[in-house]
Amino acid sequence: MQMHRVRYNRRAGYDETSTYKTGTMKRRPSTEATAAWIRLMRVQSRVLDAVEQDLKKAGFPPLAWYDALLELSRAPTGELRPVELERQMLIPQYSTSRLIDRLVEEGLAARRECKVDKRGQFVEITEAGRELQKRMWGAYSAAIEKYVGSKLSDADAAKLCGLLDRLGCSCGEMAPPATSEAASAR
Amino acid sequence: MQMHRVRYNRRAGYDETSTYKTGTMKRRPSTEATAAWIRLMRVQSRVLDAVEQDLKKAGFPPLAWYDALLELSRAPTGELRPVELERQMLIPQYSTSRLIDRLVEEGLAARRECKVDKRGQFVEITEAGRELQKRMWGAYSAAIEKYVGSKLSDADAAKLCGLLDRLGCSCGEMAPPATSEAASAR
DNA sequence: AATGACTAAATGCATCTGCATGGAATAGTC
DNA sequence: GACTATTCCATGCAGATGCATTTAGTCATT
Repeated sequence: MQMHRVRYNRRAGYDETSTYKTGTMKRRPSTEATAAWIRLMRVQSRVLDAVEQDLKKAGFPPLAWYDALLELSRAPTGELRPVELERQMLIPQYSTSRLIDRLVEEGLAARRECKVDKRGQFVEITEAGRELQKRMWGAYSAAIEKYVGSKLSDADAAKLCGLLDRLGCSCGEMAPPATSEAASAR
Repeated sequence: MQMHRVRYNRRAGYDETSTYKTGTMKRRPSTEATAAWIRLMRVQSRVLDAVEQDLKKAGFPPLAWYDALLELSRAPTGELRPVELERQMLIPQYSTSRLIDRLVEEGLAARRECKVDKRGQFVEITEAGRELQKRMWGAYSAAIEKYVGSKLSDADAAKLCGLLDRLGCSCGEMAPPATSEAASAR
């Protein structure tokens, strides 16, 4: 078990010495766009770091484990094809394969044979897996509240969502407002 | 030289079965905050991936190299203490050390002795380093425009900045609107 | 000037990642 | 049915990362 930290600092540098024949010519990308890019990189990095650190301090495995466990637990039968997990999580194939290895090693999931397609398999979440997912949500949700919820009004959070969605092909579900729901984080 | 991809999928799952004695009790974190968290993780990942891929396809090294080269090139003397680079880039100490190794290996920077503090050293950007930084900015800026600038009006980009800054302790410079400027991306 | 606390930077080690490839089963084509 | 293309998953390998430690130099106190 080990923490992942995604630390990366993006810098964007203008070289203003070229172009500008006329005074009305706009810079591309605009100052605003560049600033937004920078903020997006920096803030995400910081917030993710902070959340991962909190989880880690609470003795939990990386968030990726949570994501996988959640995805599995939400499947009606508690099992998924690796290929589906891969698509849900948007991580590369080999990454999924190894993540499953680790979950299985820790007894959080089990590999099961797939009879209809013998190339494939099913990954089934275990009771221990379900329990870990639930326990992690306690720490995870607290971290989200601490690093995001408490800094933004609901209205502003919604605005942020809207703006971000325009960058990312919206890429996800918007959680239905009822019970036992989940929202995918990338 | 090798690309880094920061792929990570965050999922946040509510377990709605507890709490709610009264109908007025608000969920913490709120649905909006959770959705914002998810978008932040997902969109950043996608946009960063896309930009890194473009750079890679153009035959350039990872963005981290660019960040370091920009930082060095902006230093008045073209040199910086590793510890300063570390602080600017917000990456861990060992990471800085090894990044410098690679830059030096490729002839993009050079280590120089620091006379006033013999523990330390200076890292100086070379001509090749300056040139690479400039050439990378061509591809980099195009990617920012493609994945951010073109998707958002300047006003919306500015709004996004403002909202993100509230999450991240503002963590950065806002580029002065004149020439030869740069904005730090995390 | 000796001690101890602290800072700058490098590095050993285990793990993780990306990439490319591999094998095995299925689907499509003639 | 033989051939090829495609899909599903695993894995070898090289490089990158995180963590802890080491080495070396500085500073403060006495």
